[in-house]
Order: sequence, then C-alpha cells, then structure tokens
Amino acid sequence: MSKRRVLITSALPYINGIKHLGNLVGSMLTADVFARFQRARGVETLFICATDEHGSTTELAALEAGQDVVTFCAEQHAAQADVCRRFGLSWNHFGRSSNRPNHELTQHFARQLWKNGHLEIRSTKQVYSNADGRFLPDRYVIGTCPHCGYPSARGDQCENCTRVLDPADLIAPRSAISGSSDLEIRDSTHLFLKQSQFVPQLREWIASHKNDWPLLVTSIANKWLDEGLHDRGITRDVEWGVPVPDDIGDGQLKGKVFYVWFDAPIEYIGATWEWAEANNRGNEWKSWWFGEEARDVAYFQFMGKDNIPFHTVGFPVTVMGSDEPWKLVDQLKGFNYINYYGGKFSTSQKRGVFMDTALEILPADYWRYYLIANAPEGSDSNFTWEHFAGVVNKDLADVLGNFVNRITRFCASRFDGRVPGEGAYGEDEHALIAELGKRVPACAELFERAEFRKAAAELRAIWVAGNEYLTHAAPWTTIKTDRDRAAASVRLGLNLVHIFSHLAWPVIPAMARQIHETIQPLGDRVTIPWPSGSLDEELDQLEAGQPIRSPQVLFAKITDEQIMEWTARFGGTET
RNA sequence: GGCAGCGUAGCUCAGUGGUAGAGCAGGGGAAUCAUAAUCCCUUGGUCGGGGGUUCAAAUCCCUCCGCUGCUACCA
Repeated sequence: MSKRRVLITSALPYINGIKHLGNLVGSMLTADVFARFQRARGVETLFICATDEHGSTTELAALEAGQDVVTFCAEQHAAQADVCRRFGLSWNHFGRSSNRPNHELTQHFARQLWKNGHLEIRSTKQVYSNADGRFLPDRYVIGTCPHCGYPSARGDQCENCTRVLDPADLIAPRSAISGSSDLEIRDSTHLFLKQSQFVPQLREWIASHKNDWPLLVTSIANKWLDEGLHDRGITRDVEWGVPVPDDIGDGQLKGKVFYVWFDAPIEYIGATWEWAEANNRGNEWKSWWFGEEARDVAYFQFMGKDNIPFHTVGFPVTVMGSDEPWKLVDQLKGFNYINYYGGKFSTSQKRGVFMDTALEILPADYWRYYLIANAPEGSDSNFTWEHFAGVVNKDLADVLGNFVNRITRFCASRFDGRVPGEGAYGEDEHALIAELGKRVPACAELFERAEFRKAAAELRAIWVAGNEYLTHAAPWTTIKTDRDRAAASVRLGLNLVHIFSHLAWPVIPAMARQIHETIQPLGDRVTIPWPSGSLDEELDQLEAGQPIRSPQVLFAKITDEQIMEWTARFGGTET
C-alpha cells in the first residue's frame, strides 16, 4: 500500500464572534485531536480551517459594531485566530473565505457549473427596504404571524408556533434592521443550482458510506434526499461576498454575490491554497485535492450536525457538477450539540461558556480533556459545572496528575531523583506491560476511528492501570526489605509517566509537554509521537541514572467555591 | 404539522437477538509514595409505557408518552 496522506478540515467558524464550547467540540477540537493523533503516528497530515466571512449577517454585525465590513472581519478573524491558538488548535493554516484564492475558486466552480448546464437564471421576488436601501433576507423581515398572531414573527419562520413562513405572509411587515415598514417586493434575478439532477448520484454516494459514517450523518443526508431536493439559489443581493463574474449570464447578475453557503465549503480548498502561498509551496495545494495526485489522500471532515446538509448535499453537488476530479470527503464525522444545564448555549442570552472566557478561568487542557471525554457523539450531551469539575478533578488531578506526582516524588526522596537502574522487572511488571500491550493499540484504534469518548475512556483506563500497578507493587514497602525490587518498580513507574505523556499529547498537548519535561527535556520538538515500538521496549526506555525534574502539581482541583462563582457568572441553572 | 435522533443504575453514558455494563456518586475495607490522592470489595436498574414476532428482545415490528434537533433566505 502506498503511503497515505490525511487531509482534515473542521467546519468553518462564522466570523461573527467568539465560538462557544459546543462549536468548539463539534468541529475544531475533535478535528485537532484527530490531526495531532495522525501526526503523532507519523502520517503526513494537513489540517485546514478558516473563518467563514460572507453574507448579510456579517454586514449587519459590522453595522452594529460601527465598522466597515472589511475592518470588522479582519479584527474578528484575528480574535478567533488568537483564542484558537491559545486552545491549542494546531491548524496548518487558518484562512479566510474572503481571501483571493476562495474568490478565484468560487468563480471557477460557478463557471464550471454554468458551462455544464447545472445553473439557471430565475427571477425571484425579494423584499426591498427603501429606508435601509437594501434587500432584506427573509429572517430580517419581522411582522405578525398569520397563523398564531405572534407579533414578532420572522419572515422565515415563526418562533412562537414554529411554522415555516414566507415574508409575504406576514401581517404588518417591517425591517428588522431599521424598523421601517417602507418595504416593497422587487423582482431580482438569481442563479439556481439544479441540485435535483444530482439526487441519484448523491444517493449512491451516501449509500456507499452507510457503514463508515455515523448514523446521524447518513440519516440527515437521506432525509434531505427523501423530501425532494429543491434547486437552490446560490446568489444573494448583498454586498459582502464573492461577485458573480460577468461571463455567467451575460451580465444579468451584475452586482450579485454568491450565497455564503456556496463559497464557504470551497474555502476548504481556498485555505489550502493560502497555506501553500504562505509556505512557498507553489501548486502543492492542488495535490491534496485534485485528480491522480490526490489519490493517496484520505479526507476527513468534522462538523456539528447543523452543517451536515451542506456537506452531504450542497458542496458535493458543487464538486460533482464541476465535472472535474476534485476530492469528495471520505470520512464525515458529525457531532450533536452540547447543552448548558439542559438548554442551548446562547450568545444573545449570555448563557453558556465561550472560548475566550473559558480560558480566563482554566487552562485549555482542562477543557480539551473534558470535551473530548464527553464529546456529543451519540446524542446531545449536557454541560454542568458540577459534572465538569467532577471529571477534571477525578481524571486529571487524581488519576493522572497524582500518579505523576506520587512516583516522581518517591523517586526524588528515595532514589536521589534519578532513574534507578537496579533490579529487574518481575511478574507485576510483566502483567502491566501485557495489559498496556492490549490497551495502547485499542486506544489507537479508537482515535483512528475518531471515537473520542471511547478513546478518552481507554486513555483513562491506562492511567488507572498505572495506579493499580503502583499500589500493588508498593515500592514504599518493598524498599524496606528489597531495594532492587523497589528500584525496578520506580523505574517502571517513571517509564509509565513517560508513555502517558506520549499517549495524552493529542488530547492535552500542553500538559503532555509538562509531564514529559518532568522526565526528559523535549527541546523544540513540537509533536510528541505515539509509541511505535513494543510495550516491552516503550516501558524500558529511560536510562539508568538519568535525572528527573523536581515534581510539581500539574492539575489544581476545582473547588466548590469556584463552581459557585462560575455558576453565578455564567448563567447557572435557570433556563 | 412533517421528519430525524434520543429515552438503560442517583448522575454522565456504553451495549443492535443469547444469563443487564463502565465511570462518577453512595457503602465497607486496605495502604500511607502522593494534590485526603490511590487500590480492592460492594449497594443499586421489571433497559420510558403497552402490545407483537422469536426457543430467546435493551436490541426486530406496531403503538402511545416524553425530551431534543431539523424543516432549505441566519450561518
């Protein structure tokens, strides 16, 4: 088998503000853990993300912030890049959908679709606000619901009775931006992608992944196909977007831009191009995406469930309709949501925990471990401070942190802080080595399959096995009668600390470094590799006499006072 | 309204036809190297209700109840 390369994209975070923990775990964090794991295994890996910047929401957010949209996006991109870096997200490149490569590629795909007859021009009725001087998206038209009488129903759907609406249905419609009721319906010409033609092809493609994609993903995809795929408008009457080129439709679409959901997934490719430009790699970006050259690439996408339709239907149609050999996703990992005390995370209501505030109160690895160990894979999961503190205190502080602490301190006090060379491994040691000989490959397999909860549970089970061993071997007892026996136990204990660092690095990279530095300096190595040798070798790596560093508390425990403080600060239990 | 997912121990969740599981919490004990951490043992569930198929159902089918999400111009 030829050498495999792995391409990983996490769903693009929308430019409008810092994301919350649910957004983080559903796309960026799980993708990061997967990317780190692949790199740790020595696989050539390219991990790409970008901000999704276009559309009316951005325009209105910029308006509200009193900024022009270019400045707004530049600032927001920098802010997200910063907080994501501090969360340890290890993208090879974090691009922007507003950058030139995405403009070129989006226009290229549109031209291909046009050339191949998959686009058509249709006249649509759009709401125009004279006071605002712009077309309004449906949801920015507000009025009274014709079904239930709710006075603030949005033009796309009534929040009160949940019925789907058309803005023209609303009684006494007004602009959500200015409140003006000086609205009119205008004709507007748009491009439609004839998605319905692709239904058989999509069905076949999705059916081929019935066994390797999560049920969540295939069921959402099939639902869209079963309900009849509508042709979809791929242009909008807004300013901020990729312009439709004049050669499509003989200039009938002048002034229009592509719909943000058309250009956003293309930015996966665009950001790869940006990566190549930023790293002087010329056309190498294309080898990850196009034709024969990309045959050795396995492509993984990570996203929350709200993104699934666009990645199983919309974007694949763009790719298929181009009639060019661009890569389709191989493994699509979709996630549910994390709820906050049973309710949704909400920016507007200030409920829940956001990436920047999370880092204000605790280091990234606390969050990374908790979120991975409780990733919403099978269903929505529920965040509470009590549960969070319980998991962090038990798993990180007591099971992992305390293990490192107890063995290193014992070594410091009784063996002069050096790896003892005396004694040979005996029955207990070989039993543990045999157990890890099963658990470590099992853990690797779970990471490989991107089953994060189970992978984290296996990681934890490995730490527990270390504690079991140490308690049973009890070098603090044996040292009284058999110093060599105790020395062998301590030597294995230190080797365990060392391997724990290697195994935990994809999930908790900063702490893994710190743990490794306790035993051995890392220098400027960025990746801490996954153990590749037999466990016999891996657990007898440290050289006798090698000094270890003075131990320190790795994970401070979360106190009841902190839980109370944070519950009050972040919105707590009221729904 | 339609569709989808979920409903398993106090809590968070595994488990898709073969004698109900894990972690946490609770109870008992051991140990004293360690952040009062660790280790061992243990209590605890008619698997949302009802009906059906089967030698056998948490698992397949029907139905009812509850929760959550999606419903295409927010992204």
